[in-house]
Amino acid sequence: MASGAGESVWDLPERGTRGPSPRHDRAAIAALAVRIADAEGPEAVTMRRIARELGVATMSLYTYVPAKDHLVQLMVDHLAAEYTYPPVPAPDPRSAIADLARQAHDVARRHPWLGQLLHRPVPPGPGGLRYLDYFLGLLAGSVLDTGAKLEVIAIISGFATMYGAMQAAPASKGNETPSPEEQTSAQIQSFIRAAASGDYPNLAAALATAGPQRTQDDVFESSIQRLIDGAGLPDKPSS
Amino acid sequence: MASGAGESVWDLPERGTRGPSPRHDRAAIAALAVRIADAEGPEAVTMRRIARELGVATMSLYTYVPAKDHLVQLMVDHLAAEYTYPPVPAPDPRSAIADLARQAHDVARRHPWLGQLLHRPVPPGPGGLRYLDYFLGLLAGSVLDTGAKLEVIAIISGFATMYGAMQAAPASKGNETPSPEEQTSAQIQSFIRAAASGDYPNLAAALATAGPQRTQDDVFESSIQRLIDGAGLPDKPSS
DNA sequence: CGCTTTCTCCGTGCAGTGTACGGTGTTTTC
DNA sequence: GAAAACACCGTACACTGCACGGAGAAAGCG
Repeated sequence: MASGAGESVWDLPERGTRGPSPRHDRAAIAALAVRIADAEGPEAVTMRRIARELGVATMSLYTYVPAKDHLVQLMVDHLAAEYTYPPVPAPDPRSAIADLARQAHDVARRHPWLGQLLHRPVPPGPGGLRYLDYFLGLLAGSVLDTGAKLEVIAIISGFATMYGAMQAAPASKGNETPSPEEQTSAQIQSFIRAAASGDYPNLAAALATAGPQRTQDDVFESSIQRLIDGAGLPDKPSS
Repeated sequence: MASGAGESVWDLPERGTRGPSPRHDRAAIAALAVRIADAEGPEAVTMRRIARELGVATMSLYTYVPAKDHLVQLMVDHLAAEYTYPPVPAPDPRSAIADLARQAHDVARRHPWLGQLLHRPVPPGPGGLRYLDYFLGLLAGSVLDTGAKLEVIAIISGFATMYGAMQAAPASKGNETPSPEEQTSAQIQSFIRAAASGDYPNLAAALATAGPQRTQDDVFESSIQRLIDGAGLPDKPSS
């Protein structure tokens, strides 16, 4: 029974008023964790590592963050703070949404580990709520009810994030970065081998007529556009 | 330098021809791992656990699977074997694609941990290649070049999987399943608390007019339809 | 046949993880 | 000044994936 709270960092007070003043704060810890994840991948983000880099003992970290899961929440919300929001009301909600999606896409590419932390739903902090609020503002003129709006937001944001994470796949172990080209090449090699088995005629045919490489950004752009067009926004002022 | 292979389980022979015959096989191991993940979440899938359940010592597992990463590949491909493919040629490629997307959606909901394993690109095994080949067959009549086809497949499959994983979020630690309703309720509670702070006017407005809960499946259906419509398939035989 | 190679199988041990627990010293409130 | 609440931290535990080396069984070869 009990709470239901305690699940989210944002439900816990940053600090009490009694004891000595803490030497660090959550924002700095989140920023540090993000920096480490960017540089060496998410598996380098360990409690010991962060504590060391912070200049405190491992267990001292637990005075700021009761569990690693909460640290993850801090990191995710730290990324949400990277968005820049044009002043409202937006002249064209459609293009404002597209811009937001592009930002999500960029964030996911700058921080490829984001996708790996988003499996379990992360309780939104101030940054996430700000994002959500802004997005809801863009959807204010639509005919959708609240539930549908939230779903549209989830879909577009999720798609943009996922797509960015896909493009920035590697950042593997820390040592031996296989380079995107090598990786793609290896993938293609295995495709060719599979096609040679004769079990996959369509694959073989597709590989035989391999045309020019597509720009992934174009695909992203048109997909986002399509998702937006179906979101039930008021008619574009095209006339 | 060296290989480039060795990365994928499917590049390694299932077994040699020399020694005693193995007491198990990859398929059974994959099935067992999937069963455990379904029942207790992906973090219950450990080498020790699988070995124990298989009746062998921990290290014996490494004769079947050189590393845990490869076990993951086996699990993912095991899921790919759950698809059923209607006979080709399909009378209506569009609806066949939609059906495929629905299947992906269902698979992701039946196995909520799938999303967590798909971050790092997983080399496709027989099941994945079969899926890819069938999908390419459905796209055979389109004007897209090979690269574009592969991207369409990635987008639609990825979206369907992601959406399903999102819907089936929990399966948390193994103990204390919080129940989807409690979880949603807690989420909403925190939204309400945030809205009360006054910093998120649009959120507050949206919550005030909370309409009837939407059927998420409807949203999925229309989104998929929209993604398909933009895929550049030949004209539907509507006339 | 025996010899060698190549298997399957496995016990021990290691480095690394998150974190429970208990203790010490500092700051605030009564 | 006493007491409560807090920041800080050393030690220890349960758990993970896996390296290493050894024992015994099957297949190939002379």
